[in-house]
Amino acid sequence: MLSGHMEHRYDPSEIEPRWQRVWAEERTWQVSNDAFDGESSYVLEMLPYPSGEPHIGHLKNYSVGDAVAHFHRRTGRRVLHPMGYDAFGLPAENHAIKTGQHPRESTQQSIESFRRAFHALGMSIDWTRELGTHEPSYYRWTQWIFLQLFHAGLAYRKEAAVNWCPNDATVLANEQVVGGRCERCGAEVEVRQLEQWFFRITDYADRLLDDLATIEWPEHVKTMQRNWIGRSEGAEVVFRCEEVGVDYPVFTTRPDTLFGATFFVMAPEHPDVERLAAGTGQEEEVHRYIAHALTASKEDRGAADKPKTGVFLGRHVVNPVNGERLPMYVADYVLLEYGTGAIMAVPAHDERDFAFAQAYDLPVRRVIEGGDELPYAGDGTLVNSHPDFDGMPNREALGAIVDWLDREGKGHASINYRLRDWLLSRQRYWGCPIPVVHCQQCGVVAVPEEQLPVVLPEIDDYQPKGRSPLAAAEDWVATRCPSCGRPARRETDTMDTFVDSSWYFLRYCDARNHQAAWDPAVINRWLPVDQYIGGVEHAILHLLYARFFVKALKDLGHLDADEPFQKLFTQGMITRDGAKMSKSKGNVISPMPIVERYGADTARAYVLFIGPPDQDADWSDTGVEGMHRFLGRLWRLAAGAAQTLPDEPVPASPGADGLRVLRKAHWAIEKVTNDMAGRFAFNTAIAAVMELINEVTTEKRGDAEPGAVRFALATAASLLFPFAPHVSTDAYHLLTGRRVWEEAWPSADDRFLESDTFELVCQVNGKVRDRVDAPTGASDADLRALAREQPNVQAHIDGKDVVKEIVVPGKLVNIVVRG
RNA sequence: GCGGGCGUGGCGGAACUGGUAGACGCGCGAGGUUUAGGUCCUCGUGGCCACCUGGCUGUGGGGGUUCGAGUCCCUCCGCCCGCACCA
Repeated sequence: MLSGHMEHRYDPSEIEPRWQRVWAEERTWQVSNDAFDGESSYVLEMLPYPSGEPHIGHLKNYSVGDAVAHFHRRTGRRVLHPMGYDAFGLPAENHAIKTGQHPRESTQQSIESFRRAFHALGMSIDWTRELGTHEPSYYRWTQWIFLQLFHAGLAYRKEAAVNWCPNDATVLANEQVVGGRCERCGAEVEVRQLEQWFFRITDYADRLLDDLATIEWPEHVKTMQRNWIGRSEGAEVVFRCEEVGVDYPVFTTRPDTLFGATFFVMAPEHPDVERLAAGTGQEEEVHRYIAHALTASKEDRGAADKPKTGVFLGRHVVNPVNGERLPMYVADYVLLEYGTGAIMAVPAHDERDFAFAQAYDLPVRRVIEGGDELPYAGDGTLVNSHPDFDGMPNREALGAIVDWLDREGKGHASINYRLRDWLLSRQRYWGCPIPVVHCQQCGVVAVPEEQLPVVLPEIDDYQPKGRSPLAAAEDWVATRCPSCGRPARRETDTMDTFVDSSWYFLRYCDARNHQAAWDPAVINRWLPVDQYIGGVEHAILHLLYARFFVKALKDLGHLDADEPFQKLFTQGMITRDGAKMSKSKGNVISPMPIVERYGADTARAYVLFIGPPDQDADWSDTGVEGMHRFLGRLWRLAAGAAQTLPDEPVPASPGADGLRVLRKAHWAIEKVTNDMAGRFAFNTAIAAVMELINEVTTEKRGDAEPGAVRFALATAASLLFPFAPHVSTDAYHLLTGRRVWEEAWPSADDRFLESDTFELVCQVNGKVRDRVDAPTGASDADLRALAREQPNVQAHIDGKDVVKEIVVPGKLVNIVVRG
């Protein structure tokens, strides 16, 4: 017997640090930026936001990434696999407000616990590229990128109605407002008119949309981005208010329904509304309505099923297609942000306009046939429109009407986007300073590049006051204009942290470059990221912003890539009893105690084994123990075999029954390789290694060849290495004296995958009645005859007419009988 | 409302182009090792019936295509996620 119970004990607390030391001392995972003949690969997990301790989602994210990195290395690629920290942001600042501890301190503590975790988990990271986005050596280049965009007109300042969180006392990007509330603190968001900094991401709307076709991302993520960009094709049509002599263009996707317009509606925020009502006798009522509409929260106003309200403005516009006078209304179902902030209302063919018309007793005119009742939004033939268009299918009429508008100068084809420019300024302390100066003479002046970084000053009071806490650092704020030299004041807003994380993957490529953000030759060697891995929660924000940055930087000549992330993998959440883990529920599982108790390998392999990594999975304490048992079994078998089995050559041919374990080993190689290369099926890959180990256990009781058993165990260790690197390394080393990470990924020998016989499934009328070993090369006729011979098959066809026989070579025979 | 995804044992989940449903693991049951517990090892484990070879049934419900359906088609039900008055 070669198993030992007591003599070989699996001790991860000894094995794991021992190999981690080797990897650290030999800088095993460090990778050079030099030109390289072979294939390179950039494997990247979303960098952690260092707030508190790592949680179970981090364990899963980085276990997936490390498995991919290892697999890429062992299949012959040079792999860039770096790590860093997204360290600026509100949680650290809020913590500072509460405790008085400097955000840098609490952030640093958290970074250290993340770094300790990555080391304890044995992640194969190139530590020479480590970065924190809060370090001046990093944000110097964040500021540099800002200036590149500023000089190119892609970063600009404007006064706008912006989202304001009263609790965090800062503005928010549209993307950070969820259901009318601040995504961080949950406070109801207000609308304020403020002068803010924006990135002109809308210039890139079409490319951000079109290039989705070139990247290999999950379809649902692409769909979310498409919806977010929200491209609509239609027309801009000019309605003139002759009473005041002003043209009001509207955007519509349905110019085919222009003849059905019966009124006109403007958003309450529209700057002209009060002016229009002035002198009409409606001004009082309009004023009250607007005041009410503007104080209502976004959420209250946003509900689609809310009853429609509005007020007559006392004015009219002329419908350009037929000269009709349409009454103008102000109503809060029209949004200022979308289109022109005004709409033509076609109640017969739009649900919202219909509801409004019903509420205010406005006329409804059908101009498209179809549907049982109004409103009807479908296709049909034009009626009640104009002799030139009546009788036309509406799709056709749509083009014809736009052409007509264009010729008459009353409108033109137009495209509208839901996407807004990215509001990047924040009135908070713990962020990257915006590198500009405000000068009375020269206006907004960029800080010269050689003066970067503009270092975040030290302050005592982090309390938000509606202006940036930086304004309190008077010595810092007071400066000289780089252009005219006169006294000037620094910009006191800081950047949204999403700016920091929109380019960190670029800095990794050349992280220690002090002369530039990166060397273009180096960055082009690595980009785009081959495999990006992270949570779906970043499907819109981070991923869209990063794509915008890369496209803009390409246009400015700083790099060649069109897209940052060629492949994206979004991992599912780990739940506890089906519920999301959260501190408030007290059901949080922390990865580090698991690592301390069972070892890093158990923790890593378990989160990959629990289910398909892109799906949510439920945590099970006993499941972890199962993984620990399996790794222990593997290690003990390897240690036992290394000690007691002679190191004989591996049998070179499949042989007979005694070599089933050898065939199983090659089967496992094939299975694991396919699971890794084709998709991220780590759960079934690990299951295949378990099957192989089970086969070794079974085989051991027979008279297996020692060489075959050793080979099977070494193969199991080799295949398991990406998921449980320490125990695999140790087992492989015990068996072979070699280092598994230096070994090429195994490849299956076809001769061992084939077999002389297979199990023939014998069906009668589609039901399995027997199974029998059949020779692999047997003819269809032979298989049919063999199936018919089986006693239980006979019992079911006896006395009946055989209608048909279906043979699936190598698989089954189905005999169809009647009677 | 629009868009995306999902539904398989007590549980997590397997099943490539239609071809042995339930791999692998957890849990559970029986046995062995052990002074005992734990560890470790062996066997069993969808349900119902027969319990010896076997039979029936079973992948959310109903219907269809097929020699054969978890897989394809229609229909209904349920759950999850994203967006939501976007003109």
